[in-house]
Amino acid sequence: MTELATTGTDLPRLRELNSLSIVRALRDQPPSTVTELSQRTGLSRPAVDVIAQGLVADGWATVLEPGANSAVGRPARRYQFRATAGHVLGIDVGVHKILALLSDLDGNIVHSVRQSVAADAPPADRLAELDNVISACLTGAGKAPADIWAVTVAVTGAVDASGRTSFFTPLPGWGDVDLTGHLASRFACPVQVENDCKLAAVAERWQGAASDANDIVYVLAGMRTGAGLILDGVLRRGYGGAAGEIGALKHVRWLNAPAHLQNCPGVPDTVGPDDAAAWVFNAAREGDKAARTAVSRYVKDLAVGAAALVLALDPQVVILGGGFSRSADLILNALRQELQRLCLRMPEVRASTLGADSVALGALKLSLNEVDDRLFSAGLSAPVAPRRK
Amino acid sequence: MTELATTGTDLPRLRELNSLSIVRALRDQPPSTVTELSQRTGLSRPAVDVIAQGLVADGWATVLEPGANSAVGRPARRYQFRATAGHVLGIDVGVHKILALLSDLDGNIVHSVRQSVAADAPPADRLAELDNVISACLTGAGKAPADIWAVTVAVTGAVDASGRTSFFTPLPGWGDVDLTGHLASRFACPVQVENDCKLAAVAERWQGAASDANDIVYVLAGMRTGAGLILDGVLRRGYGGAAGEIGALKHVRWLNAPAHLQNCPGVPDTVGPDDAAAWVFNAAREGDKAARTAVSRYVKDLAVGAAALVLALDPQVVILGGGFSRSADLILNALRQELQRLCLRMPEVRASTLGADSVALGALKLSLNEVDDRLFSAGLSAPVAPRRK
DNA sequence: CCGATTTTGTAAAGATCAAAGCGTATTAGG
DNA sequence: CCTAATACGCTTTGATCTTTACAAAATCGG
Repeated sequence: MTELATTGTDLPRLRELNSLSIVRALRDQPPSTVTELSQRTGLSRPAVDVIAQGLVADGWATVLEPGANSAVGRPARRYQFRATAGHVLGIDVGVHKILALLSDLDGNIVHSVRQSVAADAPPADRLAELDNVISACLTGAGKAPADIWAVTVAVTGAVDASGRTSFFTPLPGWGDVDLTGHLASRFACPVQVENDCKLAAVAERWQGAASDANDIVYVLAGMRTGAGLILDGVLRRGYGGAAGEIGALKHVRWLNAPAHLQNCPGVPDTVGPDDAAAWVFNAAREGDKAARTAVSRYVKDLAVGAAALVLALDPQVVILGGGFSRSADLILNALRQELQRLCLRMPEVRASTLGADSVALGALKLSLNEVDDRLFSAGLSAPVAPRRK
Repeated sequence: MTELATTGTDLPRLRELNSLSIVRALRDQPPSTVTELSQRTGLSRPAVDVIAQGLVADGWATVLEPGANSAVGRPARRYQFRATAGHVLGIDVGVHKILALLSDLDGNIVHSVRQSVAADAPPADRLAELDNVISACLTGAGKAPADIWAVTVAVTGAVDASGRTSFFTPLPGWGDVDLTGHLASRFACPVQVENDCKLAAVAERWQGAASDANDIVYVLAGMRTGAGLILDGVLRRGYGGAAGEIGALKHVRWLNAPAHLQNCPGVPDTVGPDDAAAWVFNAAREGDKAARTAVSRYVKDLAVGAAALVLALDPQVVILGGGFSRSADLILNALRQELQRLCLRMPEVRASTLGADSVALGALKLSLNEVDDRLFSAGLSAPVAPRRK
């Protein structure tokens, strides 16, 4: 059941609700006239007028005085959501790189900073690098920490309620790092830490291959294999934040699936372990027999875990993401065939369209969601950076 | 993000919202005074007063004139939600029996009818039996079809959007039955058809072993093995209604798991195939070596599928339901051990507390949810049976 | 170039609703 | 029997939205 507020609504609250309606009608729209807003919200024109003026006074909207007007009649003032009232951060702390995105409330990316990190860097160094990237991103955009309304950081491994990756993480020593606490000392706004697969899934639904779907299984296919789940349009974290970790089940052969590619016979010694998979995909594309069987075996193993998720959740679409999605041409059809064989109801299978930045993008989106949730649940005062509760 | 209505709110709508607040505050509570309601909703006492009188006039509430009053002061009139304004049906069409429950809007069961059916009865006979049970239940409660506000029917097998069990069902010929259509000719109210495992899960959350949890994996352990998923307090159907069908994956050994019990050496010929499992559990309880290993093997296979669901969804609690949950004393600890071995984060594992009626109870709850959703989204006119859209 | 038309902006009036305040009814306890 | 406490019902007040009306600003047609 929808958990509506059980509290009654008085007149000031009514104004607040209607203000929120107007804000909603303003967002993700070109600058709108009062008449348009009136039609969109069902409120009368005078009511919209006073509310819009109030929003401008509070800083939530800006006015565009009428200029050239193609239509007949008196040209209308236009109101616009002031997306620059606040900004949010989305950060991907990956194994090899750190990427920070800073955007306004509409999700327009204002500034981004990328910095490569050694895969075996100790936690302290990685945290220091993270701090540098954040600083660079803030100064690059001309913002102070107090201007940021929400921060989301992506890390690898299942994230528990405290923001730690205590179950497992490929980053050495990272399981004990209190990332939330570390960032909380710098930002007064809400700080979230979330798993990278989950955030990539969010990004694909936001701007990627799954923008039309509400039930999504995102499979991260790379040197690690993971999954992110979106059901009914909402990211599912699980009770302890470990949803999607189907790869931990031995009967599902995700753990060793990439080994088929790494250990494929014929890979030259000159190719490093991280590039072996790319070499195998290329070789398979050119017809190399051993490479083709390696890819085939990899997909078969990948499909078992994907099928488990599909059978468990019956999604509309399965998104193939991660580093190997660059070779989707070799994987997608085989994956479809395997899923068809294993599943009851066949979902669509699509390749990611966002590439490697999807994780940071998903983090950004989660920050935006956080802001929206506060905005639309708490009420509408003047725009200021929210503080953690 | 919460998908609030984008429409503005005017004064009549405000009254409606506040009326709904009062209805909420009235439900599942002992008869309440105006002052109590005022405190519960935050509305002023006069406002609550006029709204409550309106609810009485519309038929949503009844007045209890003041009688003996323990407290000091003038005794207050008490208002009570009129749960008998409407009634709903929850029906379980099982393999061996049909069970119909009829309740008022508070979920108080007014009448129930149970009728056994031959497992191999053809669909036409089963439908006729269903019609009889419904008629008996209605007349037994003194109700007409027009008095029923929602109907939910539980069937075995994954239910698609049309209410058919086209993927699979153990009932012979049932895959083609258009149950929704069949019932729609009799009831003008909304009719839902849903999978039995899913409904059992709903029931356990409503009144059973999982009433404190929002993320639940319900495992139906019986001659068939199935699952129902509740995430964030909401039943998950999946895009095509086939969520939870992890048993279809061969790597998960649910299909053949009960065979360990049925084919256990030592079962006397006098025991039929349906009772073999019960015999084995009893024998195991008394120390029979072969029976114990059979149970152990069964649990090991059951745990693989349960672990797949737990890893995929990371629930708070796993509920063991179905016929075999009567032998939870033999299963639960072994299941816990296996899950501990297989999973990342260990959920609680509990046995069902509702028994065989849970499916019909879950169907009833879904009907109640349907009514609530309409009530709290559409608005509050005089109480009449809702019609299908 | 000027008036008709259309659309916008704004003001005033009317309606609805909730809050606040106040007098009255009813009961308990001394 | 009388006082205090509690609850009820009514009236007044204030806030909000809608309707209606009218002035302002632009285009269109002659």
